[in-house]
Amino acid sequence: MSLTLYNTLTRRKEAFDPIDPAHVRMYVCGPTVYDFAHIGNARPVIVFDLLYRMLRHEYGAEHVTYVRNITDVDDKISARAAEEGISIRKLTERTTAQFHADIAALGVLPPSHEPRATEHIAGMIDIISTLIERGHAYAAEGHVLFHVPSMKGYGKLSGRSLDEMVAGARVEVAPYKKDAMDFVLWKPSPADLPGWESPWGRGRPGWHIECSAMSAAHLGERFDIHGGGIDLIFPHHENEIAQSRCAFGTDVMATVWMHNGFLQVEGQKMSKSLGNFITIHELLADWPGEVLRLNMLRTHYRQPIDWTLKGLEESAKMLGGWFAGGPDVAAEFAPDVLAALRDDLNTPQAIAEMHQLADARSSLAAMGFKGDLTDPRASKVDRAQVETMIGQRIAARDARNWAESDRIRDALVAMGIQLKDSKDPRTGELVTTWEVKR
RNA sequence: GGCCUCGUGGCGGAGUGGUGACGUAACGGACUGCAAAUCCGUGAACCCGGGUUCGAUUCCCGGCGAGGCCUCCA
Repeated sequence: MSLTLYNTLTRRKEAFDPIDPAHVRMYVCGPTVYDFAHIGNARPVIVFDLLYRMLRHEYGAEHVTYVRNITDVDDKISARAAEEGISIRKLTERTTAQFHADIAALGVLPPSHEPRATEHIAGMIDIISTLIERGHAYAAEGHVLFHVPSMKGYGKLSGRSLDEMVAGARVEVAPYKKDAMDFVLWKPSPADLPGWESPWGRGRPGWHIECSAMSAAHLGERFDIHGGGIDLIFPHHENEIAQSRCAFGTDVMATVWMHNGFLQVEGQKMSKSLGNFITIHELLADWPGEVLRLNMLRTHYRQPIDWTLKGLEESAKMLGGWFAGGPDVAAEFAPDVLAALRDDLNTPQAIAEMHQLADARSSLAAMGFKGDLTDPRASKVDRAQVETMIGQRIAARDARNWAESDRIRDALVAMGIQLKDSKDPRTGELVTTWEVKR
């Protein structure tokens, strides 16, 4: 049985055929660390984590290398650090730590390598130098620019021609550019911005070059899968391809290009101005991380996803039902679940298959669900008081004092606590549990 | 304006050229002092108009609607 993946480059589903089955290599664009990651940032992290788990299953854990970078040099980072009056390093370290804590709660495995852009400046400078030597780039006014017309086939990934792009361009063209489409590889840094010495003076890298350098350093000049959000197709991934292929003289950078769809919140585009900007951190105050993970995987990764409260409630209920019998002990993909995932990571189908399993718990661990469904809001509840009140209610019930029993239950509801009665199947004794009401 | 996705029951969401998964919600029943939880069961959908076909939700064309990209946003 083979794994099929949709390839943005060919706009088709294709059988996955690694360059070296003994070493499957995947690169995913990671976060720019200047602020809390939002729930949209979590989508590629979760989706490609599941793909990573699948690949480890198919090819063996030791035969898969997964690289997800951290972008720690960027103008947004510089601006934010200045705003807060802290050093760039302090900001990036704090944000990176927060990112790691957030995604760990989502059941995401650490990648094989997590390179930082600032550790790869020398590699970037090498690539830029090569591009200049080969006539694909030029220095102008302290900048180095990639000359887009020098590359045949530019635009293949995003499916657009140069003519179209020039016609549709709505930005002013910097005067030092030879062609309107040329993009920055290196730009000069004034004293107050981070900078590195280079053949073109003190400066900092452009946006796209870091991924070309980091993927080559850890995965080689050609590798199997490159992933990220759909918004990165153009210009980011298009330009990565241009840089890497022209510098390394290769026909292909990555064989398969995968892009996850966008996320909306309650039917609207997520934006700070609309006030519906949600961070992973905020969501984790209200929901177990695994609920967020399931909610993300209920929609196929290429479809747009509408992130809603209702959806979270459904996901929480589903997960609670699956784990009612305890944690997953199988730690393997059930065959039907695996078959669904092999079809371009069809997670909605996989989840439907999981509902059909005799023991619904099998496959959960393999999919990244451990069964830690602790409600984060419960930590704010005075447990001793709740337990005392439950004891008083049971006493009232034993005395058939329904008025008092209901009074206590209502009082708990007013506190946001929902009681659930059940009977011990063996002794017939009443067992009362509680949860925080949604 | 150019290019590209998508439109399935109340909601989420697979799939298919020939009696339309699954989840959740709703409704009915069991259980319960009454609820909640749990268990059992039921009904409910393929945007519109053409075309191809014996037959289309599925293929083609057009329309309408939603979303994305068009230089630094996953």
